[in-house]
Amino acid sequence: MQSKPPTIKDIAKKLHLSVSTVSRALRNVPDINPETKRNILELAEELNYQPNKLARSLRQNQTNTIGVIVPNLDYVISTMVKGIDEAALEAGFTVIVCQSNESFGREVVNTRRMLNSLVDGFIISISSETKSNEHFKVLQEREIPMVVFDRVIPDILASSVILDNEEGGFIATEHLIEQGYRKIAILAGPKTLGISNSRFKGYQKALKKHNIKFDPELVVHCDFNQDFAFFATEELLSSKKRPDAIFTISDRMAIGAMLAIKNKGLKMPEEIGLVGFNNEPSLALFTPSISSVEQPSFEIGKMAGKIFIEQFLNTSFSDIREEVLKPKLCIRESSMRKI
Amino acid sequence: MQSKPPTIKDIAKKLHLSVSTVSRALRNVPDINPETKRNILELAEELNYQPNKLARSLRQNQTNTIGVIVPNLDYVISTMVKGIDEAALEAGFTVIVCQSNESFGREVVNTRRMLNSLVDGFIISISSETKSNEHFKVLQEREIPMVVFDRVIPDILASSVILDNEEGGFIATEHLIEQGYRKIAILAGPKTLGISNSRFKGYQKALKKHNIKFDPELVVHCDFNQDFAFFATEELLSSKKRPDAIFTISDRMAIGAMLAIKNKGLKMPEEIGLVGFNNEPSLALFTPSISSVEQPSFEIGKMAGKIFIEQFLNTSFSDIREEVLKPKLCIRESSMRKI
DNA sequence: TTGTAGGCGTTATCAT
DNA sequence: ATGATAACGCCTACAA
Repeated sequence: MQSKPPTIKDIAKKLHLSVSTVSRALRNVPDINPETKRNILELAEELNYQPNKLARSLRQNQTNTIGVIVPNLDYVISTMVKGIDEAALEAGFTVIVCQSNESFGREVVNTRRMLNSLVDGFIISISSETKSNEHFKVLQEREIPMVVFDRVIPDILASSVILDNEEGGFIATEHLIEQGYRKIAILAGPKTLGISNSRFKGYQKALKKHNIKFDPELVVHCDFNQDFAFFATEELLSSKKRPDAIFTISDRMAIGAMLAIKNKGLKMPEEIGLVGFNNEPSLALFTPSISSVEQPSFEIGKMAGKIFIEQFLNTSFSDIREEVLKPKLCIRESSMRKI
Repeated sequence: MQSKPPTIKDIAKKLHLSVSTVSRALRNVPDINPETKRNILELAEELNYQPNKLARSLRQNQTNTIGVIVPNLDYVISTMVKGIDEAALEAGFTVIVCQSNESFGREVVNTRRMLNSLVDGFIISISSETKSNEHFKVLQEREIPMVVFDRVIPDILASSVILDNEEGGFIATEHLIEQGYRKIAILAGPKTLGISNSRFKGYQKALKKHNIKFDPELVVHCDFNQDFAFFATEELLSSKKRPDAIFTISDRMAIGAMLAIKNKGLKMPEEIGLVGFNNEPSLALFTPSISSVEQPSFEIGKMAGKIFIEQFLNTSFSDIREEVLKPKLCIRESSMRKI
């Protein structure tokens, strides 16, 4: 038989008390008779009482929930979300995750939806389509706490947690150079995204440091996508300036590149080197296994969560923080050429 | 400057109307002067009014949100969740996803948390640890709508959507037999899970149909886990009864098995065949590419979502449905031995 | 230490 | 067609 969940009213009635007393007992406020409190807690336990979060949130104008908006849930991002989750849990917050599926429209809709009193604030990584930040301006006006991570939003006043992408591009490229590769191509991702540009910058920096002249023909901007990478690599390999190594700014692209390389019958790492980015677990399973730049994804997420909580609790004193975490290189067979 | 979001009160005041009139206009109920309505909608638009969901849910005792509880978010399950999402969206529902991380404790906690008026019901796939279903009994008593999918809960009265796992085990095994393999081993997953047993049953059925006698020594029960599968395979390969083919009931296990096979220097598919389960995209990238049983994951999720909505709307007439969807085999190099 | 009463934003019932 | 009012479950001055 259908039984409605118990409320503080029910408890109050059974114990001949007022709802306020019950409310107080349940919330551990002082000023309450220990015995009364014991009785209330016992009955609550017995009835399996659970406070109605809607009512509580409505009253307190606070939901203890963080809205997390991400472009997708690939390996790296879902690890970051786990980090956010952990930080949230420690502070008694819940996390709601929404995927924008890389679509600007869905990003806007999701933000608006969640804003309808469902969340206290946002932790965001933007979609690759997102150029305008109008929908976030609304948040700023209402002083809704917000932290951006991974892919940051240009020109927005908010704390951010990101990877040192330039460093990532740098160490990958320098490693290839140290392994004796000289004509290093880069599959550099969409130009619209900041992470692409930073990794590209790191690539250039490494070349410069080692006095290798930069050749624009070895640069391909393409989508974060295995197929694109495959075709781009095919083209590179059959061009006159055939590279002797490829640095791709994502692992998916690295896989695409590897397929094209195998197709062409080139030996890896002897004839051509390869380094990816993200260090997805499957990379170790390929033959040859693929080197990659690893992000501290979990830590990035956790830090974003912590900063959010911190700023949420200190609404008055909320200075903007910019955390930049360091990547590290994971060297495997695809780039290990003993010289 | 901080500005509180507008409410129907604000609109009512500005237009010198009562809140009830405003509420009606906003909800498209009849009995309202078209012009009044137009005015209200205009102002609402101008103020960027968004109804407060908390208040609405509290009043209506309905949140239009489905709680989805899953053991993890691997490829198959996250595809299923996308299916649920689509069905929910079509019906104006929102989805909240919680991972139990294969932990019984977290499953219980998550269920209780969400139950605190956050969701109208649940769509659930249990964790591998879950044996008791006490925490779901509470839901049943309160007549909270619930649909189970993928991994179902034993002895519970609820609609379910699952794959025909026995059929999956059958077609994988029969395919190997047709390719001339005769000593077919199975890495069969934890015994606690229904899906393990069903796939195992399908395996046995195929052997029987083709008059191959079942050999218990070719059966290994192990965790859904690449490393376990690796070691299990190593053992199988060095035993006297070395199998000439392996059917693993997950792709992760197939990868583990393949690594062990490569380690041993066996040729695939000539000397040993391999078929996995789930058809994760990366399987096509290995050399040799790995055959696998494919589930209609998206469809399973979408159907679970649809059934949920249906039953939620027809609370009176809610008979229990059991949908079983068919798998299909995806044949690749690892099992293609031309005979 | 406990109780009373008002209100969070919305919807629903009953008048007008 | 519109308005007044109570209620959803909870919290919190304020009063007792």
